[in-house]
Amino acid sequence: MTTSTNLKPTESELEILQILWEKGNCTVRDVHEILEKSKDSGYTTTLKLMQIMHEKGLVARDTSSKTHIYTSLVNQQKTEQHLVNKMIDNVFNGSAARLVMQALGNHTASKDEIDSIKKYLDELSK
Amino acid sequence: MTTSTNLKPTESELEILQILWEKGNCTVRDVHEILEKSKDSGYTTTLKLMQIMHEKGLVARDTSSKTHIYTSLVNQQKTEQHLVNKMIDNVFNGSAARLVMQALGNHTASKDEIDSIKKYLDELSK
DNA sequence: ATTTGAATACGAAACAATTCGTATAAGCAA
DNA sequence: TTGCTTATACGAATTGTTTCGTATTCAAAT
Repeated sequence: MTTSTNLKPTESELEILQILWEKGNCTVRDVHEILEKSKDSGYTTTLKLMQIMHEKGLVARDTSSKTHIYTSLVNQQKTEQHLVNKMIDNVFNGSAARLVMQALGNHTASKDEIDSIKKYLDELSK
Repeated sequence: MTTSTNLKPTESELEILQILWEKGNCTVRDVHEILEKSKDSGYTTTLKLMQIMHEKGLVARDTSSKTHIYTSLVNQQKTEQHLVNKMIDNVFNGSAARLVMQALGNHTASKDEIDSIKKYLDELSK
């Protein structure tokens, strides 16, 4: 049996995880202030979401002082991997290559990005 | 104003679109028979979904005979593009390169796949 | 014509995700 | 200590998706 942390966060949960991954420790207010730049839901909504995430075991919280401190409990790399794999399967019929080309085709990576990908590929194919 | 066909199909809708994209014209039964290989919902569920998709303008249907014929109205390429872009933004902070590496890192593309990606990159960086 | 099998129509239940209002508690400052 | 500000708790409304039951219609075979 694996301890199977939840790998399928909802969209809102993912937004919050992003912030926690980047910032590390956050209060609800910290998270909400970042969130409200891009969406307009209220403070208690963010609070509720983070409480639910705590129930689900997605985040840890330190309740030793009045203002709780949250941290992510799920691994960023693993979560990303899971989401990408799901997309490869669901949308690109299992072909990673098709996803890659789709990603590069239109989203126009910079020359630097393309170079670093090439380097990466050289490593891979050794 | 763009005619903006819905680019954010739900998960179930996407499953159905996949089938329509591959097969072209399908009856509800055609779709359902494929669907039930991988999930176990009933016929009327598939029917209802396709009716809703029709309401939303995701699919066209020919009702000239008793058994209706459905076809996709949304562009496969565009839908894929949209989903990939969303993932790049939501999950990889706008870096297509990070998505690509994540996709190739673990999903282990074959040597052939990697070669074809390289070729593609060479084209791109010209 | 009648029966029967396969199709659509449609309402509504079941579920899940998001949102917010309101109650309550804690700390701080006057 | 009283009141103000800022937290959390939590129920419940809202919205969206999926699911299915049941009614009805149609066509083909008997």
